[in-house]
Amino acid sequence: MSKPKSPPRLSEAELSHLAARFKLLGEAMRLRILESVCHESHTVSEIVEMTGSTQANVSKHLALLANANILERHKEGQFVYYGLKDKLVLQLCALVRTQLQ
Amino acid sequence: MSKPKSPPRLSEAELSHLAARFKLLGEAMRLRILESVCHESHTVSEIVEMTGSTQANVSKHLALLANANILERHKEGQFVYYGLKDKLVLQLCALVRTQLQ
DNA sequence: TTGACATATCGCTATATAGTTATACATCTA
DNA sequence: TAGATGTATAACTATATAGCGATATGTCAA
Repeated sequence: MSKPKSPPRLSEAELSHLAARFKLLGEAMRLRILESVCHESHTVSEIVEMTGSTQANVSKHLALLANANILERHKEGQFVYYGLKDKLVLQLCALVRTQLQ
Repeated sequence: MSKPKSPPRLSEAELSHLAARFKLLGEAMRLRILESVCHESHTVSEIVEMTGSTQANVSKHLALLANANILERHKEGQFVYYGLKDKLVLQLCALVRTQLQ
């Protein structure tokens, strides 16, 4: 009759996926990277400059975020642009921020 | 005139807090614990049984979640009950789950 | 071609922490 | 009291990964 307010029970796999997702957001540098591309796509070197990290480090984080389909990646000549693909993360961040006052 | 749609810029401290929050949700066992208390408070031993982990491990995770004000803790005799304090985490999980299909 | 620049990857170190076992601490009951 | 039960903590191991320097790969321009 009434549909249950909360999902029945999370499977092992669902829990892992969920955790993996949150874990990706659980690094300040990755949040900084997300922030830097939240309005428009940028090249790796632009993101390096915006975040103040090293090229190798940024590149690694970008790969992680892109593999998780949070960022989209497209190449233009010798440049690679990364942009926000999963807009949901913005909502997540906003939600948590209000929580943190 | 128009208020900016997104916050100006996250400070170092805000980023760290945000990341710390997400990091707490980035462990399958902690999500499992949260799931076990999302409807009603339970004692540590109940949670141990529900999650299938060890008492020491559960106790440690409970402490982390309680320190972060995600769980509330109250003692009744020799029992300690943990319950969901920050209901927002349910919304977060729900949001991410829909995202994961 | 060569050199300059952009990006990705490799090998490494340092650090954080999940999980374990054993033990300490707290609270009840007999 | 003493013993049983519930919870927390300490010490430890194993593992994951952030960040680094060096290098490989890819793409342009001269």
